[in-house]
Amino acid sequence: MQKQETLSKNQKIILDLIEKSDQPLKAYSILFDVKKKGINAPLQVYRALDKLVEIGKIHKIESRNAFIACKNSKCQIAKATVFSICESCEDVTEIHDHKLSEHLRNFKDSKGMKYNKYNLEFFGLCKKCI
Amino acid sequence: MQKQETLSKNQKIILDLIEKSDQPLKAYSILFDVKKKGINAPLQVYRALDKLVEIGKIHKIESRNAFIACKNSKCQIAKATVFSICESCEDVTEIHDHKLSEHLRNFKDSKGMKYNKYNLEFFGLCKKCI
DNA sequence: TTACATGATGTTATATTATAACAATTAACA
DNA sequence: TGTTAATTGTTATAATATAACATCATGTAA
Repeated sequence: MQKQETLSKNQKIILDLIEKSDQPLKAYSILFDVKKKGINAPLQVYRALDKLVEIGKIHKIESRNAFIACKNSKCQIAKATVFSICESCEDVTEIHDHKLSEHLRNFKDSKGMKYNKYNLEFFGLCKKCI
Repeated sequence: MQKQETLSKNQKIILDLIEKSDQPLKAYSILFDVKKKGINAPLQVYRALDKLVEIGKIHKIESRNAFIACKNSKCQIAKATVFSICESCEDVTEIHDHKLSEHLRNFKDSKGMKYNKYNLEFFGLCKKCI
C-alpha cells in the first residue's frame, strides 16, 4: 500500500470542520459536531486528529488541548509551529515570521541534540483586550 | 495578608519531590508519592502545582502534561521557558540560551500583541538516542 | 484471483488529566 | 478581635485521551 494521498472519510469530515473555524476546536466539541455525520466515538475523532496532525493539516495547541487548521498551504513547516494566544479572549493566531523561523530552525543547543520540530506558544493580550 | 514569601506545607512537600527529580513528574505520580505525607486528593496536588508554576518554581511541560523544577535560581524567566524533549527516551532539559531568549523576548508580531510569556518546546533525538 | 499486508473503521470500556463545589482552618494585619 | 485572603481537606465529577478487539477496504504480489 502506498503512502496515502487522499484523506479518508472521517479525516475529511473532521478536517472540513476544523478548517471552517478560525479558532482552535477541542476534540469533544468536534465529536459533538460530527455526530450528525455518523462519527460517534471519541476514538474516531482522536484517530483522525492524530493523522491530520501527522500530515501537517492541523496543529495542536498544546497549552489548550485544541486543534487548529494550518493556514500555510505549503505546509512545509508542519512540525515547526508558532502561535500567539490571547489570555483574555483566547484568540489564537498562527505566526509566520521568517526571521524567527530561521532562528528556531537553526538553533543548536549545547548538548548536540538533533531537533526535527518545535512548538512555540506566545501568551499575552491581543489588541482588543489590552 | 502580604504576598506570600514562604511556601505552605503542601507546596513544600510537592516542590521538594519535584526538585529531587531531574525529569518532569506527572500530577498523579506526584499524588501517589505524597500520599504517605498525607496528601490524598488530586486537587491538593493541582493546587500546589498551580501555585508553584505561578511563582516560577516549576514549569509545566505542556506537551507532556508534566511538571519540572526550574533550575534557574534567579527565576526571572519563570514565564519564558525553553525545553528540549527527546522523543525516544523522553528526556527533558531546560535550555538557557541568552541569544535565543533575547530574540524571543523582543519578538513583535505584526498584530501588535503584547506578550508577557512564552513556552517553547523543541523535539528531537538526544545524543544517546540518535 | 487469491492471499497478504496495511490502514481505516466501529464499538465498548477504561485510563488519564483536571476542576467544581463546599466546609473548615490558618495566617496576616487593621 | 474581627476581617480578609490563602490554604486545606473532601467528595464528586468533568474533560481529555487511549486500550483492546472485531471488521472492512484497498493496494501489492504470488
